[in-house]
Amino acid sequence: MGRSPCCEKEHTNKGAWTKEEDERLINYIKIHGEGCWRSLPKAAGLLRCGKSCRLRWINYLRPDLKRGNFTEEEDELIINLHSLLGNKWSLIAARLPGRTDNEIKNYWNTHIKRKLYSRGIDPQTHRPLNAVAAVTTTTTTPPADTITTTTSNKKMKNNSISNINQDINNNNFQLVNGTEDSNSSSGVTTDELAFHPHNHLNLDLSIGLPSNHPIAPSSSTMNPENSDKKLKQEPQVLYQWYNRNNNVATSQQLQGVCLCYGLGFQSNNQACSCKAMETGTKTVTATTTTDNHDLYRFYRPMSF
DNA sequence: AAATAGCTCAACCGCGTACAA
DNA sequence: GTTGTACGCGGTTGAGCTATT
Repeated sequence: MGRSPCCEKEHTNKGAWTKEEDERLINYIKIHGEGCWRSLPKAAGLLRCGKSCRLRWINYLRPDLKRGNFTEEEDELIINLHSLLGNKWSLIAARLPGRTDNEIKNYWNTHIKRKLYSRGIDPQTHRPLNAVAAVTTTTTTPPADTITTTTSNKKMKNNSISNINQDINNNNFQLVNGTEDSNSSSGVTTDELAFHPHNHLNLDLSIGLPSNHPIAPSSSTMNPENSDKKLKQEPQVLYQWYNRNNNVATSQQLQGVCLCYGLGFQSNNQACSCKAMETGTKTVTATTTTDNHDLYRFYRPMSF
């Protein structure tokens, strides 16, 4: 299917934005808010493509942008998130307040890649450079019906719900706030963290369900690229699976599992609007309709 | 001082997806 | 089910800046 151009190219400016264009865009969005980028340029009196306006606003003009150099904490968080998410810059950016996907992408390509190489780590695989070749020739794909788990997931499997809550209460996920993680004083070196990023960030992201498990989501819903909607439609499936596989007593069964904590968020408003942050109860609840609910977004088998 | 190389990052391009008609 | 439209994303480009020769 062919696509029509998003704008009339012959009547649009290209290249760097002028101060006047910036002001027009800012003023327009201040009054009317974001949205309907296609009609915005005309309405705002800009000879720009809507796409271009959106990009300019998101990457440069938005008032909540942090700007300035990345901190060490941000560096490490980006590395850890990239090891889990790959080049999903928008997902990574969503976890760094005030940073844009474009900014992080550029920063990755110009700084972090080099940093990882200097550590002897392959930036794509996050494995030691000298091990990458061997891994690529020896790695075998796990059977589809095998539950793939990270170290932390194995731990999670053996955890009772109270242990999960204990993790939450212990504030083990503070990287995003720029404060030191409780593991940082454990003598773990930066290189070790890079090799085993999940040890540092408690990234309980990969509850990989067997594709043919009777109560697991269908394989089509395992792909976060096109399955957000479907996953939202069957949110209880994961909880059922978790409860069943952990022999959770009925009185303690999970109603939801928020993985936002695994990414370093401490409060609801940092990443998602789920209610899983509530502590002191054995039942972890989650809303099932929020767009940002990472449980569904990251719900896929990982292969680390 | 001039030329060149390397680097950074804002902006562009094309594609995939969601959604409405 | 098909088509058209809008949006968002990731990859790429290139202008401008800085460092080096």
